[in-house]
Amino acid sequence: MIDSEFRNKIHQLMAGVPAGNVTTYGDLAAFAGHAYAARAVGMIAHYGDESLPWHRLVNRFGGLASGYYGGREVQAVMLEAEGVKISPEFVVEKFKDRRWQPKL
DNA sequence: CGAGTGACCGCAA
DNA sequence: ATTGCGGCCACTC
Repeated sequence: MIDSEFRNKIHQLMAGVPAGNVTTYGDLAAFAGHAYAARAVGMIAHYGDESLPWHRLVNRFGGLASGYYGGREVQAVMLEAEGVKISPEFVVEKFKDRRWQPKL
């Protein structure tokens, strides 16, 4: 269910992220209309939804976020299962190349 | 109803 | 180059 347009955008973009790619909070927030609302994206991810592929969400450095269900290790495994290589430090390898952009 | 927190990012000094 | 601060939205107590 979608109420706020901001959340709607996040849902749409998040659901549109193809497996094997990752996106960042800043990009989602920017495409949602608020480049400085990256924080809100994280909140929506944690409290707003639970059935979306949030494991494809990474921070600006390409590192897995914290507070994820189960822990970063689970998220890392999930990403690897989709074809994304994760470094031992929980950082997406070639993140710059794997960084998926909503539309651009 | 009001206030605070929270999975972040960008800029300024 | 590094450190510190501000700002957005949503959800909870």
